[in-house]
Amino acid sequence: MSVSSGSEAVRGRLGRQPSTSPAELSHIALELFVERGFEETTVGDIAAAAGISRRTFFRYFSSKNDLPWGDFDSLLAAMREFLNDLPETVPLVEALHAAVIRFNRFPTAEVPYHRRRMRLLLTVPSLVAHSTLRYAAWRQVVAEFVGRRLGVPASSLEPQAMAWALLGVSLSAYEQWLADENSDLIELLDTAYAMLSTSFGSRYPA
Amino acid sequence: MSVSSGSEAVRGRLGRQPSTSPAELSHIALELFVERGFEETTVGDIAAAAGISRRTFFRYFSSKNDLPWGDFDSLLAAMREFLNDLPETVPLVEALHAAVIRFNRFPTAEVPYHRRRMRLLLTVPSLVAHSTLRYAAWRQVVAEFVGRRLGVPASSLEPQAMAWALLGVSLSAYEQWLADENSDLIELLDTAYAMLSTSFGSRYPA
DNA sequence: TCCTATTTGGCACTCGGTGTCATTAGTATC
DNA sequence: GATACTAATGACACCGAGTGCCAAATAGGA
Repeated sequence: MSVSSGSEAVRGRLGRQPSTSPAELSHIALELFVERGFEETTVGDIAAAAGISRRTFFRYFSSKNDLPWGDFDSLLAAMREFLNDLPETVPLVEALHAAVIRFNRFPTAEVPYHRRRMRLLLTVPSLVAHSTLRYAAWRQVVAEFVGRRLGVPASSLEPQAMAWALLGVSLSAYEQWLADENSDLIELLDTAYAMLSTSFGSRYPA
Repeated sequence: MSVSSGSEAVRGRLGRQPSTSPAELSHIALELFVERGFEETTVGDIAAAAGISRRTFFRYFSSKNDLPWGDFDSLLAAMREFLNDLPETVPLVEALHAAVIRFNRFPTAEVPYHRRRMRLLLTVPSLVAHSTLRYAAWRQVVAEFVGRRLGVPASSLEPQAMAWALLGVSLSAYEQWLADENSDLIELLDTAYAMLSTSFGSRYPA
């Protein structure tokens, strides 16, 4: 195992050094999940594989369900910043589209890993359910941006509805991506977003 | 307590009579949830209040999270039928709109009850997460209808994306409804659905 | 009354998650 | 080098949700 996470005591820090890291735990756990299945892997198994106690595990992750998500909060922060820094001249829908594309582009080498991770998140019932709470945070970022642009509270109907619709469209693109091993996520996202403008518009005559 | 559920041994049936019913349990539990809170109410509390054992409770509901949902499957079946019976001349988006309105209209007397139920489902984290699984079944109904209308598989991108968007828009209408005690759910749903046609269309110039 | 079907209750067990506290492993100070 | 301080760990007991198993209770039918 060539893991360099918690080793080589970080100088200048007080107290005992952490014996692992969230990233390392997430990595170890994901391997086990893919091998044996999510429900079949207990927190005890993960802790043992990482060489820590069960109690310590819960100091790194407050829930077994959080493991596949890793550090989603940082990604959200980056996305919030990305949207904020966008010039006002970029139209609302285009800005959102750009943000989604930006934060779903991965180096080719990481794609297989990302696929396994997302397959878990979108198929294991327990994870599907839990992920809702993460999606809520994602929607909040979108709603705040939309609200600011439209000059209305983020909690009002239009920002909330747009955030929901955007999330749904993104997730259905992801589902398509998982279903076809040879598909390209970015293309699917583009297609899915284009649909928002057409499917609900004047395309179907009254 | 004027509960007539499991009483008066149903003639013509073999074996011991059930001592309660899903509906009665759901009702009892909801009262406790509103009183003490969801997390603060244990399954043991509910079982005790219903006069059954904890073990028996889990024969009526496979999960504590299912309690506020009651018999959602029947509602889904009715919605599926409603959509199927709609004439082909009704445009797709209008058909979906009509279905949502139809199955979210409640007698005035039941509105306060429905409000309490939905407030739980949309605010208690554990329920928010679990409800995702119910929403998935709802989306499936929508996606199948859209797929049939468009002549594509229900699992393909457009039906899935539309189902997601519709769900999101419905839920954001519900959130608005809960936030304002005097609002009308049907009106909010109408407004929210109209938004789908405008917000993502040509309204924002490139 | 005996037989059979169905529900119920009790019990033990697993697993996720938490509170508490002593212990360990580091750094800084004298 | 001994000491104090700090932060992470590990062990333990505990809680609640959910399940498997089996005996007991309650109903109708022969």
